[in-house]
Amino acid sequence: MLIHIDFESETPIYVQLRDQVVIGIANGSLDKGESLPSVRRMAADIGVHAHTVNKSYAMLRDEGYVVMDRRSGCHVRMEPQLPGEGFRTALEQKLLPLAAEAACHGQSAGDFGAMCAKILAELTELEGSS
Amino acid sequence: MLIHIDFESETPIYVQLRDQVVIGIANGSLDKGESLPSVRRMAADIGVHAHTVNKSYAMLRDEGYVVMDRRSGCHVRMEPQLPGEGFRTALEQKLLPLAAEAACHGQSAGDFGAMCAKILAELTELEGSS
Amino acid sequence: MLIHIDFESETPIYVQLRDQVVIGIANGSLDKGESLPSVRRMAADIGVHAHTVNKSYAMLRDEGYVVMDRRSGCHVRMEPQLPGEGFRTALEQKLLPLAAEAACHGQSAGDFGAMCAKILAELTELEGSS
Amino acid sequence: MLIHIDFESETPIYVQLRDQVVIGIANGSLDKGESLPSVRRMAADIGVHAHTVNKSYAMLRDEGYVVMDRRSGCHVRMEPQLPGEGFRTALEQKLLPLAAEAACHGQSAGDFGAMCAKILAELTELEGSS
DNA sequence: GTGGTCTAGACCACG
DNA sequence: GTGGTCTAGACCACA
Repeated sequence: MLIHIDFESETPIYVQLRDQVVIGIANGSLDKGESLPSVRRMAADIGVHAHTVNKSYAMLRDEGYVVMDRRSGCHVRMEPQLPGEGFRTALEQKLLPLAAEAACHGQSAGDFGAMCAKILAELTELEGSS
Repeated sequence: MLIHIDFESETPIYVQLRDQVVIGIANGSLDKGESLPSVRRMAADIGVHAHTVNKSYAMLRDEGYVVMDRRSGCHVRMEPQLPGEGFRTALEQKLLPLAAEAACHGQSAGDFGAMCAKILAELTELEGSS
Repeated sequence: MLIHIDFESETPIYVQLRDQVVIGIANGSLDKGESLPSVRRMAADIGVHAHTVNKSYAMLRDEGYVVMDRRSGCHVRMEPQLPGEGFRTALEQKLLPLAAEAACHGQSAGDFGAMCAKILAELTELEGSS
Repeated sequence: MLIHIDFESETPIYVQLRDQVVIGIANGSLDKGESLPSVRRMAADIGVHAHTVNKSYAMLRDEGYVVMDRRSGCHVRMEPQLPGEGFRTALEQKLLPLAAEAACHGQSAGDFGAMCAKILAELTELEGSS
């Protein structure tokens, strides 16, 4: 699991880290139950402060992607995430402006759907690679 | 064109406003060439600082959705936006973490593509309303 | 609204602050819609770091006691909190060990119920003070 | 006496263990004078460090729930715990924020008292089980 | 002015 | 060793 942070980006570091972990879980480079590096270790690895990593881990925990065991740190949750009504509407909410952007750039519903499906497919098909 | 701002949202107001204008253009409630309310008017309508509206309009201009003219104000661009390589990769970049979230919640590429297509379809089918 | 922090206590400062705000809302010394001091102001008032206050406010927001408006800071929520199944079971969970302690010290269910009712009654009856 | 520890909980393990012993004493699943498993045995049973169990036992001893003896190990006190002024105020102190939460969620003093009484009643009525 | 992000580093509770 | 708390202070985005 390689993490790359863009320090120039305007997206906060802790969000970038959170996103990459979610992507890692999605594409299988982080197995269920696998443990993430400790806060300090991750902080040292990617060159940020432990506080920042802590915030990412807390966010991932609150969203249900990982569990933090008192004994052994942070692990990817074993049970697959269930859709859940709240999650779906939240996702739709985030998708809406992107769909609008696509529409304004001439994409049809089919184009956009195909594009989105392709992104997810490419994400999951290279299971096992770093 | 009704604008609704959620002042409790963590999304900045100027982004919310920008998003709603883009959505308005996508679903046809803002016609090509139609002029947007003046900065001051819009600010008064939705109850925010003129400065904030200004930022949204500038963002929309920079992204090519509107043109601003000192005399005639701000109006929606006549020419349809072309896909453009940069735009497409930028969109993919924004879609990637959302696709990963969907995958973690058990959606297949097909599910996700269908969901995205549906969002865009619903967006454009109610052309002219609101 | 006077806040007093016990720096010797083993309960974290941010929890103490959160508790006192909840108590303030309960007994009416914080009205619905009333605004809390800004993070920096509160931090200066009680002599802690802004980060600590920030954490309390975020916690209160996540629990639904206050809303944080992008424009004007932190306000007590207008709508009264609804019971909600999750809240009730969480409260019962926290009450259980305390009930057990009471039982071990010879209190009957009636004693304990009366004691709890009295605590809440005293809390709300002095509406408006301090 | 079955002990169940939630390793993902934010409550420290030694507190969870202490709480469950107190609950056990309250509901009669631990009789007066009954001896608790040895530190090592308990640690092995619930899968935690002996150090952690030791801390729980010491806490229970300090609070007067059990007595510890180098030869015969740890057993539940024979004499019932008397209310004691200090205990009562400590309990009220712990109850106060919970009462405030209840009040914020619309519970009256009567509601809260009834809820608390019910919790204690259910705790003690199933004497002997588990 | 506000809250939010990040760094640097100390200290502590937990296991 | 772990994560969590707290301080001190800088910087930025937002309104």
